Amino acid sequence: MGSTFHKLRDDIENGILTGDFAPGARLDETQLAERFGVSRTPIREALMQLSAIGLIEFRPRRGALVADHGPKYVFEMFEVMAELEGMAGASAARRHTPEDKTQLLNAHLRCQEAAANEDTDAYYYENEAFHHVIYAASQNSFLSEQCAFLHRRLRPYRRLQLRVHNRMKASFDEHKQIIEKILAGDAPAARESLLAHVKIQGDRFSDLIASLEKIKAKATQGP
Amino acid sequence: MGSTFHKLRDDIENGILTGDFAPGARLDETQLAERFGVSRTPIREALMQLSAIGLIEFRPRRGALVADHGPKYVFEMFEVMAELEGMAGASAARRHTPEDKTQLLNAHLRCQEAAANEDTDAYYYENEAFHHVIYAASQNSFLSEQCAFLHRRLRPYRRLQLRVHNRMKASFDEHKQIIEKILAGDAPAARESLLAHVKIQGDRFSDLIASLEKIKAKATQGP
DNA sequence: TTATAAATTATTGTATACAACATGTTTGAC
DNA sequence: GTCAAACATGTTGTATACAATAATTTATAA
Repeated sequence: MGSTFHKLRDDIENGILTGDFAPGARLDETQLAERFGVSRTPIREALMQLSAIGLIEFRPRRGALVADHGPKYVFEMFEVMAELEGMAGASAARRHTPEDKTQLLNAHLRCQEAAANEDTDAYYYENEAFHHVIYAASQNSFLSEQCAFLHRRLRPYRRLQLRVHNRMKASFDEHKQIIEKILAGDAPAARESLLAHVKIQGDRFSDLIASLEKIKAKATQGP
Repeated sequence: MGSTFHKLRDDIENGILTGDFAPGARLDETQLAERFGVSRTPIREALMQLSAIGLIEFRPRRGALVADHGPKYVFEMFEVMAELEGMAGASAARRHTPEDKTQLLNAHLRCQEAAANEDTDAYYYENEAFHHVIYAASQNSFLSEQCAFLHRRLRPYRRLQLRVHNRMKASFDEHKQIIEKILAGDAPAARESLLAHVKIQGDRFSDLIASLEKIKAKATQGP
């Protein structure tokens, strides 16, 4: 097999994204090397890549820490994500091909199935696929890459939300609006739909944090 | 001294951005190691970081190549940059602080001086500073980082353009509009001004490429 | 002379070695 | 008992060594 450092990078990245390596945690190179059965060299190269995309931070002579940008930063990421998704939606409305149309409809159908079965895990997966189809339909490969990257980066924060309330049904209804606007070629409407669709996740994340802070405050204040 | 790999990364990145390492060129690790007077290890770590942000690509067992995404990809990057700058402008219009205001006015003044002296190099530098002030005024640090990154990534393509026609004067006039909208708190207008300001650069880049292609076509066809 | 195959060279990818520095601990003085 | 200093330990950052594979050259045959 060819170079293994892609796999290593993805494994560590996945560990971070799934919370296996918590924000602020130190990433000991020797430990990682043992854990993955390789020497420190490829581990370091993987860590360097992760530091370049902001997932970890190198403190000089003190090793790598999992980036711990507080909730404000995460909310900012949602804001940017919303804007980029809106742009992708507008671009897709203007430039989608017939193949894109069938892809969109298929992805939407699979979301519908998952929603009907109330299978949040399946919906989670199909929702991701749905959004990726929109990215591709924008016909802007750089935008598509940026969206995919941010989408991935925000995955752990989105994951928290699908189960609460009945976000899944609401999400699906929003998808329906989005797909209509895109296929109708209504770029401004598609942009607004997607903007709102993503922004609501940032808002919910903020709400979640706010309530957690409140609980924490009570706990430290109380008996 | 602390870790040197930041400097190495920046040096190689700079070499790519300034065209010292041309798109498509192979980056020989041993040569780079000799050139910078270090071993291959830190060179590799620097290359890994650059590959993570898409500036170079690793071909398995064939080393690193400077990324060569044709002109379409560059144009797409300008499109995304325009959108993000528009967002930053809108956000700055809504949320800029009094300090941001003085920073903006100062940066604008320095641009004015450079433009008055017809010093394209100085204007080039001050223009960059001006845009960074806008990013900061958006009060969204993630957006600010993304904008700064893309701005840097597109630098070599922008550099080509300031000298032609009298883009410098036009650019300065646009800056004046932008700053007015931001300080007036008119977010939609600020967004549109910045969007157009950046988009025009992408358009000019496309024009440049188109004319180059035409010349090339004539050259291969002709005697 | 050209095309193909074998051998040689060169370069990547990984492991190991080692030096510089930070952290943690023990010892000693006040 | 507390604080400070010296020592011991551990970890990072860099260099070197080596094996695997791609590129190149040379040799051979048609």
